[in-house]
Amino acid sequence: MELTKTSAHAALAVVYLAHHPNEIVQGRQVAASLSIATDSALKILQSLAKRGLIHSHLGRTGGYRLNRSPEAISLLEIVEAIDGPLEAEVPIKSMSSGLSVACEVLRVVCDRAAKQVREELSRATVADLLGGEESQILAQVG
Amino acid sequence: MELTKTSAHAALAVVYLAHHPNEIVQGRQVAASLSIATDSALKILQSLAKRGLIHSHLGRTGGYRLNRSPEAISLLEIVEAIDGPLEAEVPIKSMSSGLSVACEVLRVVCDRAAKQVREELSRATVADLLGGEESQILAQVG
DNA sequence: GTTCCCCTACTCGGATACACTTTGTCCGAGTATGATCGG
DNA sequence: CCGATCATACTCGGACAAAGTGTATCCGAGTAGGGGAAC
Repeated sequence: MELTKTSAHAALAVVYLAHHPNEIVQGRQVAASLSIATDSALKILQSLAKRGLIHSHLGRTGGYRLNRSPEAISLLEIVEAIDGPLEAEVPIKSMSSGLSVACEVLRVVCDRAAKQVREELSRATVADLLGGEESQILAQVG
Repeated sequence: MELTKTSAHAALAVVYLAHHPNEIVQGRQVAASLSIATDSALKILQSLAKRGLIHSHLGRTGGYRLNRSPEAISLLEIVEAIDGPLEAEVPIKSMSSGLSVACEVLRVVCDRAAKQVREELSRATVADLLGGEESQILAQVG
């Protein structure tokens, strides 16, 4: 499983917003905390806002804030908001008779693997990323 | 889960060899059955041979043949022979204090997802890809 | 008939050129707030 | 004192440039089997 830079930044951006609840945070601040360019952060935040994960405020005192509680935002939603749907891909069009069956099986296996990844990512919420004692993730690591 | 074109072709190449047991098959034939260039097929076959999944014969009557039984070759081995080790990747170097914990959790989650994928891919063998009635994969799809 | 040599057909593997996706940057446009000016 | 207008600071989102990675192709080198010539 590999995230893209952008989706990883998106997750951290959401975490940053979660650290400032009930507060409108400018994109510039998010960019600074992630050490990335303001434009890049804005693009990320826009994508998240379009998906309804965060809320954007226009105008002079504008900015972003979390739209739901951290427990209600899964990592899967964040990643899919940025990288698009996370599904199986077998980049092969058609195949001769003897190998077409193998192609199908290949698809089935990849489909299963993708499903596993989706489940794993949907299990982790922003609350888990916050690092509090209530985290369900690190606790299991020991 | 998404394979690259090359790793998908590699899987099909192994299946093709499995369809011709105890027989030395030229790279050219494999290329033809996959409808790809001979050079591309050779590169794939070389990578597989380097990993010991298939055996290469030099010289005039040279070619390739399976080195093990189809049941003993997992899809994971094929994919990793081509695309390299299949592990978690969180492409972020370091992060400010408040977000470093989130980074760690992110890594843990991705690590788990990667592990799931590896398990899924190691469960499928070339024998499953052959499409015989003994396939453990398609049978479960129903 | 045997031996030696060369030719041929294959694999090997590095190098290179191409294509596509991801990433980063820029800029014009829209929007709401606050200040300023005029009534 | 009140309301309209303007300036400001932010988001929006499309377009573009740069970088990185996956993909395809090329070419010289090495290897082993077969055929032919000489002994």
